Amino acid sequence: MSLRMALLGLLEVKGPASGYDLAKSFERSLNHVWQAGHTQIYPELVKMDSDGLIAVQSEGARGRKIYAITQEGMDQLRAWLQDRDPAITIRSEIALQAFLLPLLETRQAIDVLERIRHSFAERLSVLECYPDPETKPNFGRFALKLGLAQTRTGLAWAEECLAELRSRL
Amino acid sequence: MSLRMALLGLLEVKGPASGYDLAKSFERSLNHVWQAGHTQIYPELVKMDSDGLIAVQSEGARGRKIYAITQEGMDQLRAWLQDRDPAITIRSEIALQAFLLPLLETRQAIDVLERIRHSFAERLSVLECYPDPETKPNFGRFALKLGLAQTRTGLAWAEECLAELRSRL
DNA sequence: GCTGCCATGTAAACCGTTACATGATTGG
DNA sequence: CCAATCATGTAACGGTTTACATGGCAGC
Repeated sequence: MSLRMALLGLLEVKGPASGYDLAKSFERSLNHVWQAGHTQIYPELVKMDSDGLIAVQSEGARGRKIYAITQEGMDQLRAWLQDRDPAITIRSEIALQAFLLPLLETRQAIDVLERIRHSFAERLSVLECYPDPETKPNFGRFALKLGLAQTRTGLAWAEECLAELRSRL
Repeated sequence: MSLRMALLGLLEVKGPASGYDLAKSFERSLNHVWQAGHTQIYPELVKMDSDGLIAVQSEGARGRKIYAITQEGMDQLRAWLQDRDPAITIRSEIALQAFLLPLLETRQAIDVLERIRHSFAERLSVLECYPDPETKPNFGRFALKLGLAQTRTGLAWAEECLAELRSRL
């Protein structure tokens, strides 16, 4: 359902697009929020079409189909946004490793945390390349602010834990 | 793989347990880090047994099998912790709704955010019932600190966004 | 003896990833 | 003409959820 809503959102905001366009768009703008590759997107578009949420607006060269959102699609998107109580299913490999950390010797635990710290830092630098939501208010800004805040929190947590572990040596 | 490692971790820390015990344990202690129900746990234990990571230590009433972690299991758990670069696959329904928020009228967006704020608040109150990792250092404390910090960040974010939206009315 | 919780499982459907396959177009 | 990238898809596999099914034990 979420993938479907994400695609409807992109089609509504950015206008008609092909599967390929949507896959690129997904990567660029939604990637810090939801992930999906083209192998998942193409079949989903076919289903959404047959469900009447989107329609083929035109067909270009080499079978390129341009989809547009329908009224039904817009309605369902809004209904989902308004009615759906968001699931908070957490499945974080980082948090799982953090949970299991006490099983290791301090030195090894430090190595693991160092890697975790690095992955937060890397992610943060990716998010910071997006236009700053404070200075450039644009579409995904609420989500981007959340992503930035959560990642900074994760980074600070890793540094704090590292400091504690190092003090034990 | 992660489910497997989570189960190995529980078996190592809490000692031998049945599938049912593990499911309960999962719910109580790992729930803010990784989720799994009994329908996923029972078949996984069978596979782990046949892979030699755990072994049936004893059998109790009504087919209750008590599993214990093997040396091989401990080795694989440590190897995973040390070698596995944690995947950061983000699939957050909350962040997706946040992303799509600008599609709604301000008033409706406020309602949605209010619900999101509530779900962060609820989650925070659950996490705060766990023993405080600062005062009671115990097993899952690193993960719990992360969970608390991330949830507080989410709550603050929701409140900030709400204030901004309300100022637009 | 009935109700509720303990305890274990299976099956189908759904979602997501990885690997494979193919051809068209563009730029050098 | 060759390589890179555009563009679209399928298939197999693995992980997750939901629904179904069953029986034991404890307390009222």
